[in-house]
Amino acid sequence: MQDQKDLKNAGLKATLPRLKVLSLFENSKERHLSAEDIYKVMLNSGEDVGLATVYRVLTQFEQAGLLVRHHFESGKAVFELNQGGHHDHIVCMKCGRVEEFYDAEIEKRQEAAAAKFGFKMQDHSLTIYGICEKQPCDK
Amino acid sequence: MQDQKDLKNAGLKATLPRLKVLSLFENSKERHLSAEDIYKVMLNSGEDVGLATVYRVLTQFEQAGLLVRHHFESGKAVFELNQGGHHDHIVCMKCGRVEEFYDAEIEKRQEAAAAKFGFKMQDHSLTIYGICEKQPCDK
DNA sequence: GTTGTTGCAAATGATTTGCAGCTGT
DNA sequence: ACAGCTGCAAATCATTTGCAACAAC
Repeated sequence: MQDQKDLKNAGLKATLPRLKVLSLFENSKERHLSAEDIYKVMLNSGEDVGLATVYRVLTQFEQAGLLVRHHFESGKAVFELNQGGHHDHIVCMKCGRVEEFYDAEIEKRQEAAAAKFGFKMQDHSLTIYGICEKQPCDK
Repeated sequence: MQDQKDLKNAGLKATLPRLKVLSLFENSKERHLSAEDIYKVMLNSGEDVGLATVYRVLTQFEQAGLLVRHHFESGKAVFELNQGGHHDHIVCMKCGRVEEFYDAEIEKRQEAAAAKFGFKMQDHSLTIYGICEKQPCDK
């Protein structure tokens, strides 16, 4: 029900595809999803949805501030629910695993670095790339 | 002459397109160039080169360690000469301007964050996005 | 009943690949 | 000569857009 309100609030009609995408983000254990990810899950759930719609909805949600878009080196954009709390990401270049972290000192210093070059920061997000040592590391 | 050696050293024949691309990076005032950038400059210099060759050469140079590839939010990859010295980047989301910086404390802390999640860092590079306040800010 | 939305197909932009011919060594 | 390169055209991948049919309010 809250989702319906969120959508109206953003000036968007509460349509089936949109509600489904929102609930997917709220219920998936993976916080970071790509358009393709979402499209596949919806198809498997029997929805009759088009990939183009998924892209459109994701972009609208981003503009509405419901989602945040990230471009990790993977080549495909991933989205996560915007739950206010700021954090940064560490991404596995091999399997795509994403972890979140926050370090106040880094925040302060990146702001200082930006200021030094006359840059105004948009969001403070920053991404670290590595290889995760977890067992599977594949997808 | 050194370029010829560098190429041989990497197991690559010293061909015209390759030498031209290398010298472009060495002589351009812009350290960060995309495939398209390089292709256009070469065409304007009267070279008879194909865009596919530029892409191939850039990838080979990256694998040989001569160049480093970055995927900033722009959607197109940019490359820079690998001159050993590690540094990070701050990129303007509006005009694409790229500045370089280095902060030992940030390095230390990103390493710590990575370790906490069992990630082994590849290179330590990290990118900050913002809007530069410089006058033109267009391209 | 409008106006906003959707699915589909075709278009786009960046990058890759197949292939016949050309070029360093 | 021979393997390694190259340009060109066609292919691929992620994403966008045009459009007629359709669903919210």
